[in-house]
Amino acid sequence: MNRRNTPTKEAILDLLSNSTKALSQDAIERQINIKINRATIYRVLNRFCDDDVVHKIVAEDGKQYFAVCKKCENPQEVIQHHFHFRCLLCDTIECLQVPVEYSFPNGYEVQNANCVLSGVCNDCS
Amino acid sequence: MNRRNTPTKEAILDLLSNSTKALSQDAIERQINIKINRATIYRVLNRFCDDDVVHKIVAEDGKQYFAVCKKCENPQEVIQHHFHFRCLLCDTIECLQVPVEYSFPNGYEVQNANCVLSGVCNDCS
DNA sequence: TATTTTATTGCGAATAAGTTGCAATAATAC
DNA sequence: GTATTATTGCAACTTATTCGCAATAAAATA
Ligand SMILES: [Mn+2]
Ligand SMILES: [Mn+2]
Ligand SMILES: [Zn+2]
Ligand SMILES: [Zn+2]
Repeated sequence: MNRRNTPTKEAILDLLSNSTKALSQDAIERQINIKINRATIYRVLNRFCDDDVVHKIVAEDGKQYFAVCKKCENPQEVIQHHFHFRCLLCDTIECLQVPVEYSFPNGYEVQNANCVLSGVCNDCS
Repeated sequence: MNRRNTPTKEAILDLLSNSTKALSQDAIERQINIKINRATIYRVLNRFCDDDVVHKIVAEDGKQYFAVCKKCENPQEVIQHHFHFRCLLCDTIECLQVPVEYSFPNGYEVQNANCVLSGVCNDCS
């Protein structure tokens, strides 16, 4: 399954790259300047996830949000397990450069993390 | 809105109290020994949440899970912000007595947390 | 450049989780 | 016992996401 470059793919990655927030499918469809089918957006996003280009966050609303999340110092490198923040006032979700730390009981093997804190964000406080 | 005691309400709370795992609506419907309507189960669960009797976890699958989560030492008291663990092998979600700790940038006011780590649980490893 | 291969897309339909309106039921207060 | 109204069941609805399939168009090949 070799990947192909398409206008759709580039437009979505462009939008995500220039956004400070994680975006849902409908936010992408609203903000993008070309017409892309709903199913296609999901398929492109899922491919990005498979290729580790973006990562997916599931919020308390049960919806999927997608972000190209990079380290501050080293923008190429993606932080592995970091917190996300959902502002209840401006209704946005952002990646935070705050690592998820925990001391787990033996016998548990942690592979993935989906951590969303919610409240009032920096902009709204 | 005074609350009333009903067989439905008691059966659901009973099931949750005796479960070591967080349960979804369909798991409750499957495991309970009386017939309860889907909408009713959700309404009872949401009332429990409003009354702080149970708490809701949203997992990476976007589904809602409910648990009566208590401290080990002091079973009455509910831990505020703790991690949850989703086992990818046995497909269960459990509350862990592991507090969610973070050092957040100023300006963020954290009110709630929805943190689910996933991997292989103690039973399956 | 022309042809072939197959990844990608759009469309519509399907699935699944959760909610809501409404009338019937039943717990509790009086 | 009667009245009040919280709770329930049912069906319909909403919303998010996925899927099958045929059409399109990148990229590889000749
Ligand atoms: Mn992130
Ligand atoms: Mn819990
Ligand atoms: Zn905000
Ligand atoms: Zn397990």
